[in-house]
Parts: sequence; C-alpha cells; structure tokens
Amino acid sequence: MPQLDSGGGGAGGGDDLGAPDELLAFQDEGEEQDDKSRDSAAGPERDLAELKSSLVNESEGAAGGAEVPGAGGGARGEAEALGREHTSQRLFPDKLPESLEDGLKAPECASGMYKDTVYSAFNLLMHYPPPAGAGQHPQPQPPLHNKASQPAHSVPQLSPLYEHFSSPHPTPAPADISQKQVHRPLQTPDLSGFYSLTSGSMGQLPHTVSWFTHPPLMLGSGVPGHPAAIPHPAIVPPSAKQELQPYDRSLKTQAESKVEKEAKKPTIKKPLNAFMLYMKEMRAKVIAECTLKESAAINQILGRRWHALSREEQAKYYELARKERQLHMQLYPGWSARDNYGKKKRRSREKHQESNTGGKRNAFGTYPEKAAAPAPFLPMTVL
DNA sequence: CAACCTTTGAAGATT
DNA sequence: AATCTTCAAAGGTTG
Repeated sequence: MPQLDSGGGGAGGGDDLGAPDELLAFQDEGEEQDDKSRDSAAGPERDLAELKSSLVNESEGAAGGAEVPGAGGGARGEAEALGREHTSQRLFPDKLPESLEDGLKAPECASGMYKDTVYSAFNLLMHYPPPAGAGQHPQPQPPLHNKASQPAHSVPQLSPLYEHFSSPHPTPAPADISQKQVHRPLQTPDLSGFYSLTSGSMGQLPHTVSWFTHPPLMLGSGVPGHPAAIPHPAIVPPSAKQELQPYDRSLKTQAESKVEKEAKKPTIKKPLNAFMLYMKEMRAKVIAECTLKESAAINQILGRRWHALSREEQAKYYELARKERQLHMQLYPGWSARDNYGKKKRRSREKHQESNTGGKRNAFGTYPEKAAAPAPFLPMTVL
C-alpha cells in the first residue's frame, strides 16, 4: 500500500515531485515571469483575434518574445534566456513552418496563461475509470464531496472544475467537456477498496483530491455492463489498432482466443506526469493564442512555459501528478508501466537514436542537465 | 494509415 | 548505481 503523504506533508516519503533543475530553470525565467505578470495585468480578455493580428504585425519589427528560438528574429532577452537555459531548449530552429513562425511570433504565445483551465481539469477527472469489478464492492462515501468545508483556493486552476462537478447547477461545461458525455453523479457506492485511503491519509489531502478521487465513482466507465459506463481516455479500448498478426487469423486456436481475450482488456495508460498535466491544461490556450495546431510546436511552447512557471505553479502540477499516481496505484494495483511497453510501434530505432545525438535529447532520453537524479521537490511542505 | 515530431517526467530495463 | 529506453498527450505532418 502506498503511503500517502498526509496533507500537511505532501512531500513525505520522498515521493517524486522532483524538478531536477527547477532552481536553475527558475533563475532564468525572469523575463518570462515578467512577461507573465505583464500579461495578466494587460487585460487577458482582450479580443484574441485583434490581439493576435496586431501582435503578428508588431512582431516583425519588435520581434518581441519569439517563443521558439530560431523562429524568426527571436527576442534578445528571449535568446539570452535561452542561452542560459537548457541547451536542450534549442528547439528545431530551422524546422518551423512559416505558419508556425507566425504563430510563434506573437508574444502572447510566450505568456498569458493560467486562466480558463476548467476543461483540462476535467480531463484529469476523466482520467481514471474504476477497474473492472469495482462496482461490486460496497463503498462508503468518501468524506470528499464535502466541498463546502473545503477551501477552494488550494489549486485555483482546478477549483472551477471542482465547482462544476460538485454544484447542483454546474457552470456550463466547455465544449470539450460536453463532448465527453459526462454522466453526472451516479454516486455508485463502490470502489471502497480503491478509496480506502480517503478515510485516512487521503482525507488529509487538499480538497482537490476530493474530486480527484470521485470521478471514477461517478463516471463508472470501464466497467463492463455498467449502465453508466462511458469511454474513458485512460482506459483505451482495444481498437482496430489491436493488430492481429496474419497468422493469427488462420489459426483459430487458443492463441487467437488469447489474443481476443487480451484484446478485450482495455489498456491502462500511464498516469500523467506533472508536465503532461500542464500540457493538457494549457494546450487549448496556446492553440488559441498562437493559432497553432501542430502539437510538436505547441509542446515546445509549453515546455518553455513550463520552465517559466513559478515554483508554486509547478508545484501544483507536481502535486496533482503525485495524486494521479497514487490514485492510479489504488485503481490498478497490479499495473506496471511495463504493461504498455512495446505497445507503441517504433518505426526505426536508429532514427531515434540518431536524433538523440542531435543535441536535443541525449541518449538518456532526457537532457544532459536533467540526467542527474532529480531532487525531491517537496512542494507541499514548501507551500 | 501508422509513425513521427516535440516537450518533461516517471518508471522499467539494461549495463 | 548509473545509464538507457519507453510511454504518457496531441494533432499536424510524413513516408
């Protein structure tokens, strides 16, 4: 049983939350931090289109805050920051399509955030369905939905979502949400096994964990035959992707039945790490701001923004990620990341390694500076 | 149409 | 223990 850090701790047990070079990174974020505050002070509700067009024009001369170095002129400060920043942050300088550059030229691509994060937090909610058979266990209601007694400020970005799900009259769900067909509270009294921690250590966690642990309860996805079962992003139903080897088809044997059987098993995805959570939350915003759709480019921007985040901001995501992992462990006790190894087909490994030598990621799959074991971040204690 | 690209972080695998 | 590899999201691009 994973020992949950009690609310006060958060960092207890030396659990993760390590941002290896956060300190280094943060030292470099002066400009970006300024950028951020500047942005937030500048009336974020400005008409986006107008803002964009004007910024694109301005960027020609001002070259203010080019998000991606090498994309166009690039701001001096930005470039400087980059120089001091991770060498890994040299982001495919010559690869950017023009449309991309246009998008990246807009200063708002490098700043302006932390708003309207409801939809993505919903994704968090949606992430973990109850394991099969979960509905068979009676479950005492975790003392979590008592939102009234819980401060709504611990994780500002998520609280709106929390409100959304706990309020009898939730705020209108973003399009993203509605698409997911939220079946609201079934209050299925089960999953006790998976929330046993709620009564104990879990109960001491900040309120976010409350809704965090609820979704599986309410959504009831992934449970075969469950009337309210809905598809869930975390559990990927074996799709047509599930490749049946040619020889399997001819062999109507145990092998096939085995394959079929496994095919029926939904894939349990890895829990998202802090950065992934951040990306999920901010992607739409970046897309809106930068007129970009290419994920690779967006991810670069998000990567930089991630480094530009304040310690506290990052800490929230580390904490969320930690809870995700904990919840994941609770939901899928036997699951291992190894389970998904080899499920993604790689076209050519050589190509991969080749690119690794290109100076971005080292063979370690990370950056030189990051290769060292990350020091625990201990966000909760600090906060 | 599946893999790639791109990011960071976690964790399994290998040396 | 240190190093290396894979996967997690995502959507346009590419082979």
